[in-house]
Amino acid sequence: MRIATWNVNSLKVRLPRVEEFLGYANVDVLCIQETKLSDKAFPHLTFQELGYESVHNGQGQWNGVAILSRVGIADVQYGFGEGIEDPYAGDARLISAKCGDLTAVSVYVPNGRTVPSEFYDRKLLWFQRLREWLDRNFTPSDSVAVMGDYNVVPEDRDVWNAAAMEGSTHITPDERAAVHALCDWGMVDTFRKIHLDDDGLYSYWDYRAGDFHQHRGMRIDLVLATKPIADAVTYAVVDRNARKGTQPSDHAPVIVDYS
DNA sequence: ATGGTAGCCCTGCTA
Repeated sequence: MRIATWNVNSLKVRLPRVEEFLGYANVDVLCIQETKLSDKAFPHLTFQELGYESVHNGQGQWNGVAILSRVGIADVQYGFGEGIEDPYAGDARLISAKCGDLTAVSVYVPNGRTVPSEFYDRKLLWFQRLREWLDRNFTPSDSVAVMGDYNVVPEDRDVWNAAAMEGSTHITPDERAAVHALCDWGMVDTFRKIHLDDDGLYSYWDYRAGDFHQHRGMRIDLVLATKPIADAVTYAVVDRNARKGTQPSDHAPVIVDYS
């Protein structure tokens, strides 16, 4: 199985690049974030023609998450659902579906804006709710992959200049603890499992100031998976080519294989 | 140098 996640920063603008990606990347499941589309505008037919079923949780102008699969889509959940209060209620930030034997979850974690702020506080709360949602719906022995834009740099080596970002969002101890809490539940950072000793492998580069070409990026797009998946992972890569060329997203796809 | 760019439509806000 080849699974991938990509924050496309507007699927309307990025659709040609996503079609191109599906044409060469040979993915079975693709989780997408920041579609910035309403549900009625989502291009299901375009993906169908490429061999992928798709489901979308959209709100229009902002956010929006989707799952594309060529191994089936069932048991779709939109957001945290009843019984879990969403600190970002109204935002389309989570969708999950059973794709073959895998439960794929596409997440767009709130950015948090600045530290301190009420947005930042609610980001941390959103992470708590995500863990609650996992706990209610799955066990660590299930095959679950939570893929998406976490808006957190797991370690200092996952950002081009940790010192320059000291005290700002994405790298605070509390945000990292929120990711670790998911790992305590049973999730594994599959990309890091493959690239144990590699630093400077990023998935996001700001559009401004030529950050991509200056190698000033962050690894914030993660494929966290339960042990049954993580133990079977054979390969993981960032598709940096997708960050180049005409109208790229500010994120590159992260691809993970497991057998 | 507290900027820069991209994308949305609340042409200001979000990232």
